[in-house]
Amino acid sequence: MDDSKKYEHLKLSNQICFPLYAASKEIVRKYQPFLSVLDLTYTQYLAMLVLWEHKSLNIKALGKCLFLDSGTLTPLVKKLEEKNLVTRTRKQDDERNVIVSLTKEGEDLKDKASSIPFQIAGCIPLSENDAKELYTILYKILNNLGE
Amino acid sequence: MDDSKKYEHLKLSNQICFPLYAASKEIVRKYQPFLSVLDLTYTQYLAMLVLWEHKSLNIKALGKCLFLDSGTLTPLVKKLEEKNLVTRTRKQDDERNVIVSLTKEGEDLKDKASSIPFQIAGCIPLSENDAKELYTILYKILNNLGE
DNA sequence: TAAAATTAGATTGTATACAATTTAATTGTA
DNA sequence: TACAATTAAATTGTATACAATCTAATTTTA
Repeated sequence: MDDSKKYEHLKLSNQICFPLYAASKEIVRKYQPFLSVLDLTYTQYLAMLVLWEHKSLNIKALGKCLFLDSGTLTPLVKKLEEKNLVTRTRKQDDERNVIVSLTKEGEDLKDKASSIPFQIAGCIPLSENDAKELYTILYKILNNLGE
Repeated sequence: MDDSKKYEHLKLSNQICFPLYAASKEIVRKYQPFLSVLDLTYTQYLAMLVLWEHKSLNIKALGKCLFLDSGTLTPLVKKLEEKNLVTRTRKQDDERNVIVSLTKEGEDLKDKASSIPFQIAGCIPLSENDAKELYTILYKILNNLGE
């Protein structure tokens, strides 16, 4: 194989993973001004999204929803606890489980957050069609990566 | 607006950014076993990709290629220097610039890396068509985010 | 040309991520 | 039922990311 062919695949412009990595990062960055109003980071916001849907679940289940492990979630949930948005309690019949539950304050934050998806949509240059296509492809990847 | 409508957009499954964030993370994780053979992290690998293409450039230009700033790149490039893959020198006629250049060892690593794109392709469940579509949409986003 | 503005990197501080290990609780099993 | 295996979190250590600030060099401009 001559050199130009051999190294063609190492060009940044031929990577599929790089624009995924970069776009993800740049979009997360777009959230910050809106999230700082709620005093949340992006990952904390994701955790709150899950809690607003499920009210209460253990670290393991939260991690499964978010593709994160306890190494990330333990300190993150402790921060949410410090902000009085959640409580952490051990499950009665299985003390290995830490149950994360919304406080009143955490539940109430949902209302203030409800405008964020609309605010963000206005900042991301993405047509309705492309968004749908992107969504479909990304979930295909996520669903099949586990195997 | 009734509650079910008001909060519909806060569901994790209705976020476009979340699968982007999660898929990016999961795919980067897939690289690690291959990259650890080269003693590189994913971000270090990206920096090396740029250097293999351009041989030599300053921190600013490297950051522009990778969507990263000096806060991330300064320590990263210092690590590459410790591994003797690059050198860091101030530009003669403008001492503000730090020029990052490949060493012989850094240049030689390109050969060992040349198989990585193929190895990764085998780990990511993504059809040729979807990959193309994904690539197009992501670069649309990246190119338009700056405005 | 001297001061102001700009620019490139470096630094500081905070918050992820995640592999690997540890701890404690629970479950399976010989 | 003891003991091994498993499980859920927590901990440790390393490496990003990035906002904000700082420093030094260069450019602009009054």
